[in-house]
Amino acid sequence: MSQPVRVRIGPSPTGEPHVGTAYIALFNLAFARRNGGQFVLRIEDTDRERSRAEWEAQIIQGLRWLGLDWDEGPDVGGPHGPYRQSERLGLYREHAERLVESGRAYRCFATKEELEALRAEQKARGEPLGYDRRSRDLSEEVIRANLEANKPYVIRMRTPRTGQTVVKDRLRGDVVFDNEGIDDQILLKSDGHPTYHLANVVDDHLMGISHVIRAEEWISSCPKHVLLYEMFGWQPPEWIHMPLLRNVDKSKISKRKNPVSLDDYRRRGFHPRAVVNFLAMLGWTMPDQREVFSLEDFVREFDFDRVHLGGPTFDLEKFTWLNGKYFREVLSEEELTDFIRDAVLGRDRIRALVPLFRERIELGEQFIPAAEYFFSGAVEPDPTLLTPKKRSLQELGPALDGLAERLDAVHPYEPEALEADVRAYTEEIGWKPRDFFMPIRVAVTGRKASPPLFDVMAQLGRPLVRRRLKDAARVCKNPPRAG
RNA sequence: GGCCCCAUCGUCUAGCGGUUAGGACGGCGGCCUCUCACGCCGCAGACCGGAGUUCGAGUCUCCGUGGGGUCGCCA
Repeated sequence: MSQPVRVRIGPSPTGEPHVGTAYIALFNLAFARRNGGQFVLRIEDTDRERSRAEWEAQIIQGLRWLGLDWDEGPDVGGPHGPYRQSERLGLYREHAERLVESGRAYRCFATKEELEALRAEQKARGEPLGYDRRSRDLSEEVIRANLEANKPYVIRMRTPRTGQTVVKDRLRGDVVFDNEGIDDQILLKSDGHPTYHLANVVDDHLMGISHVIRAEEWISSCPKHVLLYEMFGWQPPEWIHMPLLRNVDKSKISKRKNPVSLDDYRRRGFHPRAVVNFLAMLGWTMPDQREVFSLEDFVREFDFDRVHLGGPTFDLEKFTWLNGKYFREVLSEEELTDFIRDAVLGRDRIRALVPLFRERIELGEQFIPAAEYFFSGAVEPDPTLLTPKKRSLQELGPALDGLAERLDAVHPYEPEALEADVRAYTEEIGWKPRDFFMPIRVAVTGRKASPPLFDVMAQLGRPLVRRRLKDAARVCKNPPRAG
């Protein structure tokens, strides 16, 4: 008799909807559906500094775009709510205290600064990094005194110093860790918020999660989770760690090296069904080797035994081929028509451009040629147009390159913020706005005349602007021979 | 560096002791064709290394090597 299948994903709303999140969501969903179970969306917003409501909304929107629907979540409710960890704070505190009372955890009064100093020292001496358990055995008196003095503290788990902890991973078998190497993990931060480790275990238990399907990066902290289940006296879920998506250089997939936001793909015109199909074939294959298949097919055939553990490189070229395959063979002409209309031309898209071009055109037929660079990927800036008045192309290249990097961090991606940031950057590199802004315009639009630069950039969007700045920087370095 | 995971064409992968090591993307060549695509046909291209187990190892074991993850009051 096995318990009902309940799985979950726990994205943290600290950035744009990530392909990795979609990847893990897809496997959770497939497993749940295949086994008649439930799929839960839980928002893990325990990082007070970085979590934002708008990211949460975007993540939900991104997953919905892909059709990866959940049975319970902050937006749809359910019997195990609330589904936002920031609304469950009391629960975590309660459970942490329970562990303190039973001696399985303890209060630590070391400050962040002390710990940083400790790490620096350990690093200097070439010792292994980690907490030195200085507060593990404080006397009752000291603890009481600190408490009375209102000293801030965290709650740490009292990890056993000997023995081993075994993670029974569905895909790898038993993974054994010496307890000696597991540190006294912080469970409750001094701001009263839980860390991932506590919140996860408490919620997974309370929400009746039967299988934890998550990325491999979690495997090294999994023994802490196993230990927590033991400390609470709970039955742990089954652990399933999926391979990590990789950049072309094999490192963990990252924004720096690969488009990582679902929005990037949506904006570039990937069809959601192709996105799902592509993600499903990273580390997984159909029994008959078929490469083009629907979410329904995937669910029908899903089996963890067909997961390949080597971390797959995210191959944009093959992804693009697959998307083309959807255009020409999978979608009907009706479906493709609607897709192009909505996703590429989109009323909203045109609506956003109208204010920029209203004053610049007089006939409807002029709109497309005027706004052409909003509808093309690359613009191939002419080096002559690109060359700044008082500077050389050699100077411009690195400047544009640096700007591209810099703009990764602008938030929100709106005219005001963009202008502030570009101006600040211009000053930092010692350029005059009048010398720098024109080359940026040419890089981004391919032309010397356009609506106001920052409005244009905001409308083009982060990925496209980044790409065009990079392209232009390349042109500066290697100007094509004239003629 | 400690701990942990992983390892088949450049890339995604099939393979679950006996195969000419198969498919897909990409590359190259050809066919189709008013062009370009698509489509079709073909070519090149891989078992990381070494021991062991076995009649027999890409498949099992061990040791190397390589890659990755993780060592945060981030998740």
